[in-house]
Amino acid sequence: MTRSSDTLERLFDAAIELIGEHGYAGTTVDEIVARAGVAKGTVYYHFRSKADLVSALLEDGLRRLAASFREETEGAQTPQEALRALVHAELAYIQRYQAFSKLVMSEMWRVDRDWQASVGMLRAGYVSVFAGVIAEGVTAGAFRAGIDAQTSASAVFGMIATAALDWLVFAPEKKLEDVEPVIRALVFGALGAGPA
Amino acid sequence: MTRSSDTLERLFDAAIELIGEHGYAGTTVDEIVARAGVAKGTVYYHFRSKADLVSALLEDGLRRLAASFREETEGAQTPQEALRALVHAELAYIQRYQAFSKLVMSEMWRVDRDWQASVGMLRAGYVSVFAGVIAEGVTAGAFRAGIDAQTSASAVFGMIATAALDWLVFAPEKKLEDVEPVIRALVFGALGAGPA
Amino acid sequence: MTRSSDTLERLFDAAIELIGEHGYAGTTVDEIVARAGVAKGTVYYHFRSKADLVSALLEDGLRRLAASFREETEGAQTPQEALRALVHAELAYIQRYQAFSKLVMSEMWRVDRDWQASVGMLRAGYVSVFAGVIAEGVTAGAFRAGIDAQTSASAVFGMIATAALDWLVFAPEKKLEDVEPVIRALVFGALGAGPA
Amino acid sequence: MTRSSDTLERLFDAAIELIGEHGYAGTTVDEIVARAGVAKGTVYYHFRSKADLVSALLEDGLRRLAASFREETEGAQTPQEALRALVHAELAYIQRYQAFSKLVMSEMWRVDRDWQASVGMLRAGYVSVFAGVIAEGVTAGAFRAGIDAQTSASAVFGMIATAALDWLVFAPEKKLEDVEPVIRALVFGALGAGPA
DNA sequence: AATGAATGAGACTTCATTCAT
DNA sequence: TATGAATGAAGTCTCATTCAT
Repeated sequence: MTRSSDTLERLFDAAIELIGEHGYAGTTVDEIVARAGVAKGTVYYHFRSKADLVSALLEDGLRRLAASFREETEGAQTPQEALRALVHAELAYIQRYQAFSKLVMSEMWRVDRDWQASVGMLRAGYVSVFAGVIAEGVTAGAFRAGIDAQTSASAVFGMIATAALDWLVFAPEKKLEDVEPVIRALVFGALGAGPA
Repeated sequence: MTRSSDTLERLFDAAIELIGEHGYAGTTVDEIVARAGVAKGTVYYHFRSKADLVSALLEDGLRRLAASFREETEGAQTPQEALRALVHAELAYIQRYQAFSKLVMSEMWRVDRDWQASVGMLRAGYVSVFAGVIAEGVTAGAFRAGIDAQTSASAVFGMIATAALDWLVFAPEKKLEDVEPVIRALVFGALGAGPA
Repeated sequence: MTRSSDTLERLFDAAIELIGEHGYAGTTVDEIVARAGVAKGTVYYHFRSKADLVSALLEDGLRRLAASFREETEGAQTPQEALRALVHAELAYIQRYQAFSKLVMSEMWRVDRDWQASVGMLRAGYVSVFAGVIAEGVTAGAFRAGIDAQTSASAVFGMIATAALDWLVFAPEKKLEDVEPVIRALVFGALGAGPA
Repeated sequence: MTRSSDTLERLFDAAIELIGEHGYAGTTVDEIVARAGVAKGTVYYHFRSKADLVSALLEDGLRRLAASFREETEGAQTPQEALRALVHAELAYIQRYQAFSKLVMSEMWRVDRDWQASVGMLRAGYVSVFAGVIAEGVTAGAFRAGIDAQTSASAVFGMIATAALDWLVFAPEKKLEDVEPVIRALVFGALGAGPA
């Protein structure tokens, strides 16, 4: 038990990092096990295939993400506060799990993978939280009227993700504190949420 | 000459479509030549390697994109008009070259590819046009003051790309005319450009 | 003791069935333990190796076969009666231990296995009984003169085995009572043993 | 074309010999290509898989066998002559293609292989020729009345094959001329075809 | 007496690339 | 200009075996 959970964790960490960096097809099982410090057969003892490992890993990431979302938005009193918390949660998550985030972005619009369902759930989870907050804000008169919650939600999610990865890849010297206000202003403006 | 350019075009089309769908590493030379209807050796007669083919293809896409941008923004009189034209150009381009766009998005934050330079140029081209329009708009007092043009540009570009691909992949029944106003409103709001 | 012999029996049954069906190399230890309902390590607690398990299993089969032969031929008064009993014994054995019989036939002329000696003994046991009865029958004038007992014995054994497996695999709806007379007539004719 | 047919022939010869000796699962692709003197990838250029190679090889053997049968039985005037020719043809074939024959015998009653259909055809071809000759002989009054042609055919085929392989594996010093009369006498006796 | 997570050599297979035509 | 048979390094996966419990 102890050995097992250790092993799985090491495999997940190694796989996330490498696949986030070089993509699924660009990462070999040899590289994963080398970084995890286990033998090759161990992967196939725990998973049916390389693709199966990635599926499990995506579901694990999903669970972590949901947890982080719940924690950060719990105490919000107004739609603005909730939106602000969401922006922060997404940025913090991408910063913390940068490799995983790259992996998700590069597999997001793929239609031919075994884990398509997993990514679909991941996306639905993300987006529906945003959509809920937006719908609530529109109803409450806090955001601009006439906004389509679904389309806006995926657009805002994408804006934050793109901006965050651009930041981390092309301007890693900047700090979260510098980047967050800029992005928050864009998001609040986009949704007509007033000055951030 | 005629035969050759035919061959190249067929190879490009096949490669763009397949790589857009399955990624670079997930697409084989065999698949490309099968779809293009040419023999395998033909690729290596025209290109030094598979990576070389992709580089050429990216540069071709870049040229097409620049042309489309120039055409669409040429007659703009105000920053708002220019911004509106850019939103339209990006959406139309992604709709027309969906596969190529997926390819770009999934290779965008990769740091280990031979054509990294090409993608970098592509991105710089895209973003700098946006940045220029935004900077001009801020200077002219048309957009919100205090906006960081570089960060905003990449964020806005990402928002449009994400929304567009979500649309094409997950809700392909919608039409450009329905989607464009929603996205335009978000962009204008984000930049404080007044009602779209 | 009780537990152990249970375990061994379960392992034997599982191994015979699977190896009879898919061959030695085509059967994995994982499959054997899964069917036997024991853990993988158990095989290596009881046997030195997979080949060792198969050797033990062959010797077990050999013992069973010898017992069945003894039982069935014990009361024979004439060479004809003995031959008739042998034909029945072989058919009944193959019907009862079909999987084991397939295993024997498919490993019979192999020259590169660890248990070659076991199979050799098995074959020698089988064949020498037949050869003894044939020699006796020739001496007694009951069978055709001038028959080479050794060659005839292996030929007759093979005829019965082939006919039996063809029956069980390709025409399993037939019953032993229908098949036995046909085969017995062929054997008696082959050896000039008069009308069966 | 020239290269290709050479390559395929070399692969076939190597595969037949090795698989006949060590079985399908006991033979590696590495061994096959080493003996054939080609590169590993060549197998997978010509065949989808190792199993596919074996299927092709079995069909090739089938064709050769049918040809040899036709040649040898063509001029027979009586059922006895035809039977005599068949016995000779089978013995000669097994002697010439010993490895292939072992392969067939060890895969004959397997029910889980991709090439099951091919082996089925092979068997049907063999057996139906025997059955035809036997039926004809019974009708003509040349063989014992009341014989079931189908069962007898497979039994006789099996007897010859078993005797032949026993001879080649366990008493290779004997010559075809010594073995053939013994086996022929058994076959003629079995079918009541009079003195061979 | 029995377990099952872990191993690693070696199996099958893929695929970018070469080259004689 | 184009072909396609052939290559071999490198990939994914299998499986008999070990060992701490």
